Amino acid sequence: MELGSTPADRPRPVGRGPKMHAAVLAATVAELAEGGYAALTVERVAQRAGVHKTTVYRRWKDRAALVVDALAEHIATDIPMPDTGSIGGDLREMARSLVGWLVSPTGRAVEAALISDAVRLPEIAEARARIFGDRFRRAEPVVARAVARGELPVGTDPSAVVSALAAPIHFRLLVSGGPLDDTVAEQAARITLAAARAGVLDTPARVAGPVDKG
Amino acid sequence: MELGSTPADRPRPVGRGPKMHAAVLAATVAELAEGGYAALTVERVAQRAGVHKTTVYRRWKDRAALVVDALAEHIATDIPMPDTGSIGGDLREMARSLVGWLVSPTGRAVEAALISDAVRLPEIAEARARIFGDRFRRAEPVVARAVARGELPVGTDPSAVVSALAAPIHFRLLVSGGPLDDTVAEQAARITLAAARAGVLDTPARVAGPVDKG
DNA sequence: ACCACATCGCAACTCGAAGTTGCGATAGCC
DNA sequence: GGCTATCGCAACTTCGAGTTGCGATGTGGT
Repeated sequence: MELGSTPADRPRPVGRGPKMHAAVLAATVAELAEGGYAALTVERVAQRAGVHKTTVYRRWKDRAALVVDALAEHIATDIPMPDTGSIGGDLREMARSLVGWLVSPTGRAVEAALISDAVRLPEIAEARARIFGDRFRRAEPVVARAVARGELPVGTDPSAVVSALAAPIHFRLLVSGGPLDDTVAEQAARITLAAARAGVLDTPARVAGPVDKG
Repeated sequence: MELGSTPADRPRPVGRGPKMHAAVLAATVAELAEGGYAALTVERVAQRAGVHKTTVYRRWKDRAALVVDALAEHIATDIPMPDTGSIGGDLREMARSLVGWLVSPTGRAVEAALISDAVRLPEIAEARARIFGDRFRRAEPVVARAVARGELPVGTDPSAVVSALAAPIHFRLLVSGGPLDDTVAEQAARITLAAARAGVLDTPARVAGPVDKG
């Protein structure tokens, strides 16, 4: 309940807030990367940030809101889209930078929250959709250039390319559970390239043909 | 509320010994499929099984052991390996049965536990490795037949084929978050077939070549 | 059928973490 | 240097994990 007379949302007197705000969010990301969402304790986060538990609860409604807010800052991290001159090189670079981001502390924290039981939080699910929507959109020029060069068939879907590229990497990280290194990235790039060249990654509207073609 | 007996409604005692054992495990799987690992309460499981909380703790050391035991029974579920006569048909059938299992209550429960914060439990991680090791092993004849038919290059790695096939399906389920249906299965089969034909899924020992080959 | 024993229900407990409240201390701004 | 919003602090409630002792009941052996 905000009162009308006192300016509740004025931006100037955020007080000594911003420093504490940033410290708590950084501590949240660190705790997330280390122990995951289930092990994340508000008391530990506060202690790590050099702040009292009550202060955290004054800024954030609950533990979920804290995690959502902490992730929102790092979710906007831009993975640069390469332009090496060939679609093979571009795919490999995209895969490598994705792997690099996933093994970084920030990436590990985001991944931990996006996969753990926090996914049931609608804000987390929404953030997840936003991430991939953004990547799909940013991958469009890469695919468009490859089509213009004649490397990929006309009608290749950028979303399908990004999905095919990211799938083996996330599969390794989340499901099969092996080490995540450049070998995985290059394998993902090869699979994606082979599929795209075969015309399998075309626009999803008309994917009705049989699997085995001539 | 609807028909005579709702699955959650268990006002009467369920019996002793093995009957109670089975009821608790079934209730655990059901709770897992509905609310995930974080929301799984021993008290709710006991209530659903028509059993007291203490009884559960007498058989299982803690909540983690309960989940591990409940999953162990359903983890051994065999996904039948097809033999349609062509690798394209086999891949499509494997993908479809994987999707079918993942959307079933049992599959949802296993998936929920295998991805949630329960992964930090060593027993869960071990069970996960066992599942995929089993699938890799069972997929060997399918790939061997395809190689014998001349459909796939010599040296194609069954593990890589299964990974490539399962990756887009799990990616859809866990990361990109879209609907999981036969369209996804067929797309996964097409990608895997294209990659395998291109010789990208060969034995992992010597994957050092450049991405774009002739 | 009857008794013995293992098994289960039950209530009451400890412990840790989420989230809340009131008050006193302090830092930032004018 | 004073005013006020912000923060620290302690004490509190609530909830679920996990434990304990005892009483009740079902099951097998004879």
